[in-house]
Amino acid sequence: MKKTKMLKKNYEFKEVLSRGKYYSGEFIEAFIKKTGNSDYNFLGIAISSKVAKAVRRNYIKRLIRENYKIVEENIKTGNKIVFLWKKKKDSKDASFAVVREDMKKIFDKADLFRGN
RNA sequence: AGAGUAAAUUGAAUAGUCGCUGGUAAAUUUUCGAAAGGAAUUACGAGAGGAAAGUCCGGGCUCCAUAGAGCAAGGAUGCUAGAUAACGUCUAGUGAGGGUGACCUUAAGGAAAGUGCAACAGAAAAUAACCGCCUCUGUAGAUAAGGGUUCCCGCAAAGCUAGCUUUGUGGGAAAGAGGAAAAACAACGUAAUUAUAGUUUAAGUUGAGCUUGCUCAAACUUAAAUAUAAUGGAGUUUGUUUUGACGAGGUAAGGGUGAAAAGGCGAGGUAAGAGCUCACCGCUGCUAUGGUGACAUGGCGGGUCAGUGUAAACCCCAUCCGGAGCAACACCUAAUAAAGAAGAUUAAGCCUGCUCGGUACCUUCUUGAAUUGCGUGGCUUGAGGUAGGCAGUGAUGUCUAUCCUAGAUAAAUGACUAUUUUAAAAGACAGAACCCGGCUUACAGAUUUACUCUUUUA
RNA sequence: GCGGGUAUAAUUUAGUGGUAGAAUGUCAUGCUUCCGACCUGAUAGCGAGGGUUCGAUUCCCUCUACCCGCU
Repeated sequence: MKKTKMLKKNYEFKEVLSRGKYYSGEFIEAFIKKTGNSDYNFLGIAISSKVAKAVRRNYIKRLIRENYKIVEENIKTGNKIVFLWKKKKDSKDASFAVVREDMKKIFDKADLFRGN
């Protein structure tokens, strides 16, 4: 099993957020951009400092990353994905189950599930 | 038992499965990359806090020259002694304030170096003197206003004769008045009321006489007039006494204000007063004793005791401070382009302003290009932790033994399951980012130690 | 992470130790057949908590929110 690739540079984030397609769940939003044929997906997570303080923000990041790992093998490759937390939603509602359902919805809409 | 005060500790535990970060060891692999370098596999053991937060102080470290000297400017601190690498921190004390108490709070130098400010109110807000209080001299006599009387007009109430009266009240006019018209006392004393006395007049009752409808008498009744007394008390009448507008001084007792009023309070004293004098208290100078010192206690003296508050107003005094910050800085690697202007000597520029001092062969300015990297170091052995001994009231220091305990860079601790503790189960505040010492702020619950007050029982 | 700045009415802003002013807005009244414009009046404020001071929007400290710069 391979390590997940992360987006790191600021210009990479800007590319995805400005040119990618927008999908949204109840609590999570996602921008997805196709980059042609490669064997990897790039993941990025961004949560603004207005949502919550540092502990809560880290907790949300972990939830998203953990869920992504579970789903990762069933997803088509060659995409850059950036997840955002909706600003209006209270950060205290975040939990593992909520994030899992939202992520399913988003990938269904984007037709990224492999095979099925 | 209840109510508190201070200090300290803790900030769920255990097991399993999957996953993350870096460390050590071993070899192997790599078509990851231009390179520097990185990645993957296996095993072992490690992996967020008391505040990691705020970034409010101080220090290490790095660069600016090695961070220098003096002056100016700016900033910080401000009772004493000590601790410390240093501090605006801490400890032990002193003074002041609060609490019944355990205990708590305290930016606490200088207002007599100078400048400024103190709204409103108040006589006056800082070289106090407006009213008041007191003394003295002279006695010249202005204006205005007011009270009372009379008249006129308006309003209100009461009465009845229903348009007049009375009472109260407001306004206006007239006459007349002083040197003190003011106050006190005495005299005089109008109107009105009451009482008494006799007289006069009128009417009535009774009796007598006779002329029978007139006269007389006494007493009485009523009414009117008069006199006396009392009440009343207009008055610009009379007399006596007191006070004294203005002027010249004395004084700071008292004066509604204000946050603050010129030491407090009592007695003496005085024309009135006053630290004017005295006792006590406060303030202050000198001095003795105790203490390292802040200061405390005592003694002797000081009455222009000379001055309100404000310095977290300017300021003065004392002490301290060069600047920037790990996105500092160093190294490796890729790519690359220069052009124009100025300066040439003990000299531009730089070292924050000035002077000194230092630095040198290229430097400075303008325009333009470029500024790459899942790069490396800095990076965690340190003013370190734990336990014990010794010194010290304590902060702390020192000695011995022992331990190595995160080092990321879109950034690591999560997900699921079971059990335990618990009334209830993770649900408080909260995520290291170069490292330390503090301060400040946030915080569910639990525990321990010492002490205080109240009540009850023995 | 480091450094710097701001906060006054619903909005834009003055002010500075003595109790906060203007414009726009909102509401009411007048004018008009009605609306607008205009006239008159009202309305609502110093980010929060402590301290210094007789008195703080202003001076000092702490906190909160917002904004800007530096790979």
